[in-house]
Amino acid sequence: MATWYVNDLSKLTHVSVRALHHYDALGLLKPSVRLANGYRVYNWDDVLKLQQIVALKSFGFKLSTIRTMMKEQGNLLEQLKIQQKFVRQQLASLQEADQILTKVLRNTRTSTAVDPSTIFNLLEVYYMTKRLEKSWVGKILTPQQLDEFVQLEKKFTMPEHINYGKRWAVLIAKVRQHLHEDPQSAIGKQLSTEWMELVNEWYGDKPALKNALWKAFKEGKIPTKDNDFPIADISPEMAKWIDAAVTTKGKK
Amino acid sequence: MATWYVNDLSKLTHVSVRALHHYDALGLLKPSVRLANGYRVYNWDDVLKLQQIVALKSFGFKLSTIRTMMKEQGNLLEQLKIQQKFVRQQLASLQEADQILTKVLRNTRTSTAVDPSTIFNLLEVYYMTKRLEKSWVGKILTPQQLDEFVQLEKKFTMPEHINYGKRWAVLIAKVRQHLHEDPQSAIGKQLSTEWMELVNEWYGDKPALKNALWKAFKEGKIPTKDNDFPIADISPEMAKWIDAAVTTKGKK
DNA sequence: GTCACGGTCACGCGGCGTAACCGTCT
DNA sequence: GAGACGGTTACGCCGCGTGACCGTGA
Repeated sequence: MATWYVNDLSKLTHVSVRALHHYDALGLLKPSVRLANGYRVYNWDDVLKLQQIVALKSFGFKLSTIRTMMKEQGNLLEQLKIQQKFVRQQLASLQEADQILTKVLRNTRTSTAVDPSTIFNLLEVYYMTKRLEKSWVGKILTPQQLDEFVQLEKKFTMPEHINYGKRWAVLIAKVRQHLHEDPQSAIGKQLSTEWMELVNEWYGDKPALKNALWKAFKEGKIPTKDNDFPIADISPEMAKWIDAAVTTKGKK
Repeated sequence: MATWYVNDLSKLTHVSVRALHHYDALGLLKPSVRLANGYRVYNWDDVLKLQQIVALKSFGFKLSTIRTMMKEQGNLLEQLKIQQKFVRQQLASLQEADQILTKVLRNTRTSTAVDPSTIFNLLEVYYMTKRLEKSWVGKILTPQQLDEFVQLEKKFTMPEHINYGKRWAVLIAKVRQHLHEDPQSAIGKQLSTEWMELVNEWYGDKPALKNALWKAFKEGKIPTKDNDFPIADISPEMAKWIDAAVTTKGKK
């Protein structure tokens, strides 16, 4: 009958002695025999169990999960499916990281300048773009428009962002109070003028971007209340009201 | 001048207050101002730094690394390259895990049996195969042969493995002592007979596998001293000696 | 006696989450 | 005086690595 002490088992399986102690303490793999002097003695059933543990570990299962998996041999397949989801999520984010790193390294290889701030800039631009791609912004804009969008975001400083957001909040509140009135009224004309000024302040030289966003607002494709984007607090009704006020005044 | 308290900054950037405290303690991101009452005040330079931190974090950099990267703006590109290597290694192992999970799930979906031991078995077989693919075994055998090899490994129990390994060690030691003698001598015949018996005990019904491994031995493509594989302690000289002893005796 | 191997604490790391407890008041 | 917000400890989690210190003798 073949048996192993910790050291032997460790060499046989490439699992450290410390890890074996750990698994014992966790109740994950208890040696089937304990000598009077405390020595752990593993038989080959234990070896088989250990190999299963190692395999499961390689899929990223936590030790506690592995333990329950091996005790209650229950819904194993479910567990595997769940784990696969996890694995694929990790895969996805790692792939994104890899892509961004690749882009940055490519761009900096061609240019001779190794300016640190340039590198940081690239990192951030790509990072922001990735994040936006996955939000509603990415679903509304084409890739080129998304690029323009990111560049706009980076063009203004933080305080300018804050300030701009506040002014929008104020104007939106005002408009909301007059939603029941005629868009063509005096107040309608005035508010829509203010509105257009605010819009053009950022998007004036990007008409394609402006139109795409505006269209999305009217179609309600932009989630109301996105804290990252105060402008998003515009309901489709509001957008249409403004549209009505602007359109008849002249050109859009 | 726009400034933020922790809570504001946390909402703005989606970085938890606790994390900001942590970064402060690490010296990674210290608020540029501290009020008399201890309040942390961040200005927008701090916000920019934080965004860089978040971006770098998403690439898997450790906080300590990020700190040195941002202080000494030194060999940034080097760091990025190193990090990309890391990322790609992780990617590779995750992809393997995903592949194995996929195979297991596919195989268990077709069969109606949801027997846990079957699942564990599949997991182990695929896991072993992956490991062997990357070792010298995988470089020597074709995929089909590798499959045969794994099946053989699993066909025998642990004690049988051990026993077999010991018998090989004994025989190899004996052969080594007679290497200077004529392969065609009596001792040569006897040892080569024992040798073939041992070989056929495992590989008797897998001639292709047997030949592939034997060829590799003679060409020295198998690293001497692989503790996982006692047989591997056979030098090319030894293999050729045995070959000479066997060949002239009759058929190979 | 020494060496090699066995054992049991117990701290360390990484990046925070999560109380607990206390002072401030943007 | 109460509530929202600020602060500072400090322990917990995960999977062990790495000693330190001590007993055994497969």
